Amino acid sequence: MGINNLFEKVYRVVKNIPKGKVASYGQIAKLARVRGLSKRKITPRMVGIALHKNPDPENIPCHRVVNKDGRIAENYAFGGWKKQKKKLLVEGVKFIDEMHVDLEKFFWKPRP
DNA sequence: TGTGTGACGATCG
DNA sequence: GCGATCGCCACAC
Repeated sequence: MGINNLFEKVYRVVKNIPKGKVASYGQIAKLARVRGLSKRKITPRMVGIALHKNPDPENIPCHRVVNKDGRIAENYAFGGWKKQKKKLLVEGVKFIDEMHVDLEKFFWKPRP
């Protein structure tokens, strides 16, 4: 675990996503930016990369992160998109089609 | 050391 | 409306 690692900030935010909710890459990027107060910018792209290299899937629920349209990740690093979908379904997250979660109902709205 | 390549997203022509 | 392009940074080569 690094100290100044941008990835760490991402992981910290992702850990806060409650069970049964999903967040977007862009949303995580913003939250990590505020929390980090870093001069470096965390972009949604960075978030995706960070989660792809998730060192601790047990404690970092990266399956709860989808893109802005609610689409799950084709290249989900721990078994592919079907695995990600399964994990979400088990938590009660509903899908509107094969690869899109119902953002209307399950999008995480963090408290201010 | 330089270059290419990413679980993305906003913008531009 | 869609593809190209860019921003951003870590990492493999």
